[in-house]
Order: sequence, then structure tokens, then C-alpha cells
Amino acid sequence: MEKLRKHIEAITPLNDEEFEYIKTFFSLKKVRKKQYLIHEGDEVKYEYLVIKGIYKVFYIDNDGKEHILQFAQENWWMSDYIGYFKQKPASMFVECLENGEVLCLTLYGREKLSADLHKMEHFFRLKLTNGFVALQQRIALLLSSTPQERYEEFSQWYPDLLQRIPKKYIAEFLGVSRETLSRLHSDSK
Amino acid sequence: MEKLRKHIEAITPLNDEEFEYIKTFFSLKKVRKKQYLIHEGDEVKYEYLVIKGIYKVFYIDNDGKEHILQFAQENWWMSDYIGYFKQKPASMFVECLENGEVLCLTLYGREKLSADLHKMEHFFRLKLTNGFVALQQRIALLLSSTPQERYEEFSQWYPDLLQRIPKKYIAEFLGVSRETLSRLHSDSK
DNA sequence: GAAAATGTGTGATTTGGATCACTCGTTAAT
DNA sequence: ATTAACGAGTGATCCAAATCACACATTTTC
Repeated sequence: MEKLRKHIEAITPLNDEEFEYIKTFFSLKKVRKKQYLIHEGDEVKYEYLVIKGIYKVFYIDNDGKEHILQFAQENWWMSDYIGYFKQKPASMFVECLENGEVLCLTLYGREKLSADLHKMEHFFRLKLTNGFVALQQRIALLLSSTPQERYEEFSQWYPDLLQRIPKKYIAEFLGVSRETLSRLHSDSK
Repeated sequence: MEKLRKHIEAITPLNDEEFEYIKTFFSLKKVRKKQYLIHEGDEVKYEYLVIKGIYKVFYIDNDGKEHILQFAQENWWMSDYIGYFKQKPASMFVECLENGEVLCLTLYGREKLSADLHKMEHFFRLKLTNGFVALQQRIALLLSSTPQERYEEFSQWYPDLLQRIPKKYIAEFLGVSRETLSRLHSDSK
């Protein structure tokens, strides 16, 4: 839980009493590789703050192809946010790629914390602001760039992930075929 | 300003005193067709709440092609949010497509309101939440759908815009060429 | 440690959509 | 009213990336 405190205090300072209260809304969960935190069709009970491990958030389209909406690592939040915020069944999967731990927060907890502590509402607003900007940049990337450029951007955003996860997942994130991505490497060398 | 009050009260009730205070941070601006509210390279002073009119938020890529990030109509918020939140020069344009009016809010105003009134921080958080979800859905659309499907989704999201704006702008929003979009019509009939 | 599953590179072929090029209406502008 | 600017449809051509089809290496798994 120390990590949680640090994570929040990176944005707003907390006293012990406040943190004790905040803590009560989070529960720790150990996750093993290949385990699903969220499965299509299920109720989306939680959003997750990653303490350790790597995860992918993806969905399967009508043709059975996978598309990755988000990767998540230490200190990232993740969920099927469409299902979570609208309280509808999951349309996505959240799968663990490297053993780790997450903190779970219900929508009720999120809203209660926001209502009770102005600080926490501020915290969540800032996080959303950053997320919003990142998504807009990704849309711009999808609208106008070549596979080459997308790969280069990705390398800058997540340099560490390049080594740690299969290339085919990167392709699914960038909206490019596995083969095309593979050929980029060889060409640029 | 009555519209502003209604807009906020759709999410949280306000008393007169609160609204009087809130009002002071907004300024009304009349906008004419073809006018730019934000121009690439300029400082991004405001975000805008649309009172009347239609607007497009777009950028120009390295090849000189336009891509539309957002359309905005009555009760929508818009800006170059990358420049606005990060206080960097605009990388986008905001152009008026139909005469109207907007309310302008500085980043300072936004943050001051959020800090002073918990209600307003809540308001902005909810707006961001909805925006975040919408952007994720758009990313999913860009990753997995055909031009046909994109056009159909667009028709459902903005049925009114179909009539009111040139088709070529819709193409620029969907990431499809003008010609391909045009052929969709003829084919589906 | 053998067998199965998974990841990755790379050639050959196909294809959906971009691009180019023109026509014909319909609005704006003077 | 005449000209110019813009929007929209449609045919012909081209091309980047998807798809298909392997080979080979590297992990898992039992």
C-alpha cells in the first residue's frame, strides 16, 4: 500500500488519516501470467492500479482479430473503461503478460472517494486529463501516420516494452499486421 | 449565460452565489464562418464551450493533409487540448463552419474553479470521463473497422451533422479518402 | 528431454483504398 | 448576371500493406 500512497502523493499530499480512509477502498490482488482480470461478457467490477507486472487491454473484432487498446505497467491504471464507467458487461479482456499485483477499485469506491475528498476528485481529474490527451495523440497517430512512424512513436513512448513483450502485440496495438511490422525492422537496418 | 448555468446544472445543482462566481471566468465571443478560434503555432489561451454554431478541430500532417480530431456543436467543449493542458503552442486549428457563439475559459480559470468549488472539479471530472470513453471507442473504430462501418457509426453518433457539413470533412474525420466515402453511398443504395 | 505451442522472419500474391483526372452542379463573390 | 470557388460523383490506375504460406528458432509443458 506504500506504493499507492506515493502514487497519489505525486499529485496531492495526504495526511495519515486521509490515507487510512483511502486505503479501505482498495484491495490487493496477485495475478499470474495468462490470467484474465476482465473477460468479455462479465461484469466490470473494478479498475486496476498496476503495482507490478505487465498487462494488455484488448478486444476481439467481428472477424476474430485482436486489437490492443492499452498496455499497462507499474503505476498505470487500466480497465475496460467503457464497461466500467457505464456499468455494462465487458466488451474487452484484460490479460496479464507478466506475473504481478494490482490494486482493485470499484466504481462505487471511486465515486465515494471523489465525493468525500476534494483532493481525490482532483487526483482523478488530473489522471483523466493526462489520459485524454494521450488518447487524442493516439488518434492523431492512427489518422495520419505510416506503420514506420507509428513504430517509431511507440518506441519513444514505451522503450522498455519493446524488449519485454512479443512484437505481434505491438502490431495489434499499432493497427498494423505482424508481418509488416517485422519488415520494418529489417528495412530500417 | 443562462445556457452555461443549464449546462452545468445538468450535472450538479448551483445556487445563485456560486453561479455568479463561476460566470466571472467565462467570456462570450461571437464567431463567424471561416474564422479560426485557434491557429497552429499560436498560444492556446482558451477552451471553448459552444453556445451556437458548428466547429471543426483539425491538424495538418507532414504531407499537408488535414485530419479532423473533433467536431463540436451546442454544448460541446473543444480546444487544442494538447496545447491547452500542456500550455504549449497550438499544433491544431479550430475553425468555425457555421456562425455562432462560444464561451471562453482559460486554463487558469478552469483550475481556479476546480480548486475553489468541489462541485466544479466534479463537473470537469465527469466531462473528462465521458470524453475519455468516447475517445477509446473512436480508437477501437480506427483499429478494426472498414470505411463502411466507420461511416455507419458516424451516422449514428452525429445524424444531424451528415446534412449540415461537407462530406469531405466527414472523410477527414473518419480517416478515409473523399472518393472512397463518396463511393460508399452509391454502393449501399 | 520430447513434443507441442508460440514467436519471428521472409517470400509470393492479392486487394482495398489512395491517388489522379475529369465532369457536372451549386454556392459565393464582385 | 458572370465568373470563380467549392462540393460531390465516378472512372482508371497504382501501390502499400494485408494475406497466405512457409521455415526455423525458442519457449512452455507434461
